[in-house]
Amino acid sequence: MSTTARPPAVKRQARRQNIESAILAVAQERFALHGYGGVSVDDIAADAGISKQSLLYYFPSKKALYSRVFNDVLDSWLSNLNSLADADLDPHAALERYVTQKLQFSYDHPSGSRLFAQEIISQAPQCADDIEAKLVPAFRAEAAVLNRWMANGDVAPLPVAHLLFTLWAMTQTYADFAWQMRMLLGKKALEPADFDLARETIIRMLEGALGLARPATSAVVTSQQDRRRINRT
Amino acid sequence: MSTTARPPAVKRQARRQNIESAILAVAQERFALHGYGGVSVDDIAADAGISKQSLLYYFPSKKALYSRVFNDVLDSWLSNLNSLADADLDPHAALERYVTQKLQFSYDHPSGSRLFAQEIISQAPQCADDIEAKLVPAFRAEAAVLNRWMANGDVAPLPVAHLLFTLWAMTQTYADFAWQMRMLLGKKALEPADFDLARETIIRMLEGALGLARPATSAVVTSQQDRRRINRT
DNA sequence: GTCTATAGCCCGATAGAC
DNA sequence: GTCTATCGGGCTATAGAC
Repeated sequence: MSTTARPPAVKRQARRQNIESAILAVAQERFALHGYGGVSVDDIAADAGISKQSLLYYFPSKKALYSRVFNDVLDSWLSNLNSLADADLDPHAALERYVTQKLQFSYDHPSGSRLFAQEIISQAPQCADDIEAKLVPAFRAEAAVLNRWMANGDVAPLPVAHLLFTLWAMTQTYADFAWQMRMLLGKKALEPADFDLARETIIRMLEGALGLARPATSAVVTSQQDRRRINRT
Repeated sequence: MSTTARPPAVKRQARRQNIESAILAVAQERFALHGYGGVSVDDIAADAGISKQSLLYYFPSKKALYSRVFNDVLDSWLSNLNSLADADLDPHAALERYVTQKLQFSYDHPSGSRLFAQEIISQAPQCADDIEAKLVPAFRAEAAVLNRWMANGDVAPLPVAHLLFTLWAMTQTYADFAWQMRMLLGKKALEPADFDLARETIIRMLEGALGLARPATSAVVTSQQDRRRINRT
């Protein structure tokens, strides 16, 4: 029996995970804003309320921390995003859900999108292999769905890769370029109503380009569903 | 009469401008890739073939160099881009030219687009005032043209700001996310043909969303014009 | 204008006491 | 696990010889 009240193993482990989570959250925000080279371990540790030396006790190095943060973002991105393939949904509904989810991610996790953008712009000096291993299969799966729709005549033929590239650009820009939008709109923050307008605009483009019929009333209904979903967070 | 052959003032000035241009070109590339904090003056100087101390003779500080590079990019961006307003062009032709020019900039000056993206993602810590002063008027002018078209019934009504946001995103992504596209397409570099496909895809979306009639044959003709234009550089 | 030298600071990472 | 102390190195920027 020791004199100091040492917490049981399960409590110590929970405490350790809390600290690690706090570090990871701060690190994601900082790396997303200033890039790998623009952040110091000191900055992250101070924001997380610990010392630089303590941070380097939980994570062996700055690079390891960055790599962990980036892969966490990539995994949460890919797992929260249902693919276009869904037997129960027609192309219009599937694309509507896809756009909604992508915009939702930009609203809920802007720093995740920005971190990814920074890494891609920098030509992925650190995580190229992780990105390739995880993104190529997702890309192939989504492209296959679009190709099938086009072969069936469900949607108009278009270059599938470029459809996806432009679609990703339109949805992720609401996280990556939010500062510019706030400035041009004269707002302090993007609101759920802005994401509704973004969604309507993007859906309109897809409907027009793919020759999809615009459902008579569903647009308004799903718009309200999205507003609820975005407000929930 | 001095013993050392001192070049005349005009020659010295030309030499100075050559060195400054070389520094600016290298600095733009480096800052665009790694962000302000990810680059050292040493790196830039070495790439430009001079010493760090010489670089700081031509530019007073790293911040001043960055600010100069960024404003050069912003100016060349805005001056090379004809606005949507052109009395001789109908909405369809004006938008087609606009998209073509934006994609052309992404092809010709990818590092300019990436530098801008990095600054916006970082919430513009250095050049916020410059961006606001130069971008707000350009945004207002383009929005005014779209609003006029919509008031006249020339194009379908859509949220003008979001139309521009998504349009910028779709065109700039071909510079900013080129690394990802190369990976997913299995190519070593994006080629003019890829930009042709991008252009067709984006134009289709605009035609559909804005209810613009698709000219019978002009699509193929302008596509070949663009291919020539892109190959020219 | 370019060189060597260096000031003054911040960085990531480690060592060892407690 | 957190602390103080510190190493070795890179950074921006300046000083002064030539």
